[in-house]
Amino acid sequence: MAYSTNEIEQKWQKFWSENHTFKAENNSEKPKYYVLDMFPYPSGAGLHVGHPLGYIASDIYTRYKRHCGFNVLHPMGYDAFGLPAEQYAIETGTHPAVTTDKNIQTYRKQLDIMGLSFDWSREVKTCDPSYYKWTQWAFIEMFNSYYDSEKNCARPIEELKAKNPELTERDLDDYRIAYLADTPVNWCPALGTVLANDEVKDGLSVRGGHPVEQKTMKQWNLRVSAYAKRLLDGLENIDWSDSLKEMQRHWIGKSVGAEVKFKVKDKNVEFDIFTTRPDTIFGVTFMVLAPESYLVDEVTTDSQKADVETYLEATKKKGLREREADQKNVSGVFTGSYAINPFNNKEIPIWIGDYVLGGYGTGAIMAVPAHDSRDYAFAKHFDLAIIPVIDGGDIEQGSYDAKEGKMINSDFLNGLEVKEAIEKTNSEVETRGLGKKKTQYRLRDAIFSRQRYWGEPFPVYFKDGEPQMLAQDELPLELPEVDAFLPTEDGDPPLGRAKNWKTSGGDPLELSTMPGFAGSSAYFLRYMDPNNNQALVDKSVNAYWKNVDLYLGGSEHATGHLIYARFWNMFLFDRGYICEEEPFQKLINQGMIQGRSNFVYRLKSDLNTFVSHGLKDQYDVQEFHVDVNIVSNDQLDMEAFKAWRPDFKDAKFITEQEGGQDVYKCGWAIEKMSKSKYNVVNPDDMVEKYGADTFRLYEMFLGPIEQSKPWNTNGIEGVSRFLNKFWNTASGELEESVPTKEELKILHTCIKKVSEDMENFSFNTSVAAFMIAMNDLSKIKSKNKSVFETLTVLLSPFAPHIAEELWTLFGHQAGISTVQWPSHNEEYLIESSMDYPVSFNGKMRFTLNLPLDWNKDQLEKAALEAEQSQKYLDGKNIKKVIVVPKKIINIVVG
RNA sequence: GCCCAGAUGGUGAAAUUGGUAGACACGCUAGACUUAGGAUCUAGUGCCUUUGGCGUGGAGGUUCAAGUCCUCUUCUGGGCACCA
Repeated sequence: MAYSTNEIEQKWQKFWSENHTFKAENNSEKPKYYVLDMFPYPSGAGLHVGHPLGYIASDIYTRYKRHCGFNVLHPMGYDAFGLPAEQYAIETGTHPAVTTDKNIQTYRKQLDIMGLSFDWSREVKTCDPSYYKWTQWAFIEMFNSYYDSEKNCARPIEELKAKNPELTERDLDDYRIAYLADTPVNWCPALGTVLANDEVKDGLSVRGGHPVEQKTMKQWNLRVSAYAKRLLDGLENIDWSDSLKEMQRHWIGKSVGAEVKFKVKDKNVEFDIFTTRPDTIFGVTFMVLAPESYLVDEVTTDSQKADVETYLEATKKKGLREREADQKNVSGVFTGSYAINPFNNKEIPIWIGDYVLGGYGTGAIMAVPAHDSRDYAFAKHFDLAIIPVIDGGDIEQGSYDAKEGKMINSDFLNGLEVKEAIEKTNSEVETRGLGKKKTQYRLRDAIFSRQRYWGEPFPVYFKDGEPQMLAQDELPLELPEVDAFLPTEDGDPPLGRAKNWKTSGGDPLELSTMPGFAGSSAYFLRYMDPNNNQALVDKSVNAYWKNVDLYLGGSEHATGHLIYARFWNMFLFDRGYICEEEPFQKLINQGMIQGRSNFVYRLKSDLNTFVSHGLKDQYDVQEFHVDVNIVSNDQLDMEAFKAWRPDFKDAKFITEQEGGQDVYKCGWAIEKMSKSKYNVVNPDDMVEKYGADTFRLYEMFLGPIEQSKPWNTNGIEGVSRFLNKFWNTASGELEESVPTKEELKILHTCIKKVSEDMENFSFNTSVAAFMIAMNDLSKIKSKNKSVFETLTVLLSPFAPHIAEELWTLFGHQAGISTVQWPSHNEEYLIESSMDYPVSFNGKMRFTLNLPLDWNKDQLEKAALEAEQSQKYLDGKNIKKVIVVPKKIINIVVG
């Protein structure tokens, strides 16, 4: 019987949908298990072949868990607010909601044809008012809460007010979890919007090439920093990869040190610095302020004013990204003032340097060039003093950064080890009242305002300039209609265009919207109880599902979404709305399927002219991604390029010669597949051509789930052949007899391997195990029905359609997903024959491979037999027998 | 500059975690069946100067034994907030 993929797959997808096969119940006798995929942003390009990698893997695991008797929650939804839809709206006038809806439909269709077993009754969309009602609700809760550092949790702001009646509304802003504050941003006047560092290149906006400036604006912030310690400590108790935890630890950035006060000579000014190396206090030879420090104005002397201003101007132009990347060029300027070292009263020059960042610590450091490489470079460049205070380095060669050695040149610290010196200095600092021990985190508060249209409106209005929260029964505050998706003439965000954007009482509403991560920070909770009108999630429902058992997604979210979601979840936990502090118990990062991107090069001087790859070095150009679908063999279809985007319709090209023709050659690179890189390949064609089961199996067979690799379809024929073979045999005439020992060995080897792989997420080797089993069975011409029945159950998470079809062909009732997962029997796997010696390296020793369960005596007896046979020993004698644990004997011959 | 990950045949990759390197596939070669083959089956396939030798990016080291552990190094991918 021929295997018609389309017919079978459609039949079973319809069956699952009509029977609500994968609907999870909120209460069940069964144990619960929650498998979650990071929900996608529905981009216009549709799903690419990288998305399914994770979805298929999680679906396989989900189906496996169902076979194991769990009540599995496996939902899907859409992270539907976002910039691309808004950008598209600006370009075309199409409302982002329309674009988003259309994209979601495409996504849904693509997801459906892959046979993924989602419970679609729980679908959420972050742009849906009934969903973002709860995003707004959480924001209000955050505004009405503060972080109680004694109890180490968030509490209602009312409690703080009651305890400290003297606090004004203004003062409370310093405590609220959500608060309004002056925040520096990248402002692009031409676009009338704030840009991410990512959207700025060489001081110009990536989109349009307009100048960008640093500007301070009132923005909503979330006090994520209050949770730094808990976000760090919480990592101990969750099952994430070490590398991912490491990334988060690094991001949170705990450092233990001391805050020390320095006075400025001849000025009534003093300032704090934070250092992790208080032991080196006698090695301080200068101080460095961040260019954006408020102290700069206060300490700069009249004679140095001009130099300082020149330097500040230059720094401003550099931009943050550039400052980070450019580390070879040391730059700085002297302020003219001196600080006093509180321990020896020495005068130390105060400099300004852009290697010190305003946003971290106090924005000022004490520089110890002898023991810090960046300070050393600075000192060498400006010819400042270098005093070694730890024995062991050579200040002519470079700084000695290691935290070990004996103290020298350090007064009361002399002779101590570094560790002791740190302790001693810390206690001296405190007894002398010069400062205090301090643990510093570099995790910063999250800026929560966006001057955009397509996001959640803030549930905020202003009365006499003071922010007020809407009442809960006024939620959701729905996104208003606007006549254009651009900022207003006055530079207000797009919501400034909305008519009647005010409360019923006539007070103006907030014009900013929330950022992308707002909607994705609690969606995993909403899936538990998606239609609840009274709460984000009902407490008893939350008590059943608790948190996500397995979360699957890309590691690019390591420090963004995964920090914010943990923060958001911890906050809701503190306020008693949910029962688990950590949202994601186990996390697996799927690797990125990389694409092959193409680039064009635009003249900076003429934004309509593009230079071919071979000539680009002769011009000053900016690099852009171009759609790989209008490039072939790295050669650009120039007409298609003009039609590709409206702003390129008059594009001109500087071409190069190839094969006697003028062509435009594109640059290329292997990188992440994403819409913004225009290198997307869709899965639809694959499914269309080979069927969903083959596509699923192939994506798993490609390699380990965590590994990144460029997409290619070279091996898909192999899995396709395997499925055909399996189908042909299993759907043919089978024998209803007791399986032979040989058949059982093949079957149980496969059960064991696949079951182990399930727990290790090693699906590529499972696919291999199926192929081996199939090959072995076909070698012995096995057509045993019970063997194929069991294999079909094993295969059903991977290739569910074909498995369901076979299951009914075998005469069972439809619904293989509830069949008990088979367990293997070790008895069938033990080797009965002794097979030795198996190898001999010809010189000094040989190795015997022997059964696992042999004891030492048996092993030695085998060695002796080998010796007596002399067959493999080439006339040499056994010198030593070494019994290595488990299964190997080494016999050294000489 | 810093952090994380990685490097194994022509290709994607396995390797019980220190124990026969290259499972399983793709591709390729030969053959069978066939009007045909982009269907199916069978056999072969790491490399070389092939009675043998060499092989897991490179150089050392530990070990009876190293893809696996240690030191140094080169390259590739990803991330970054110079974190004092």
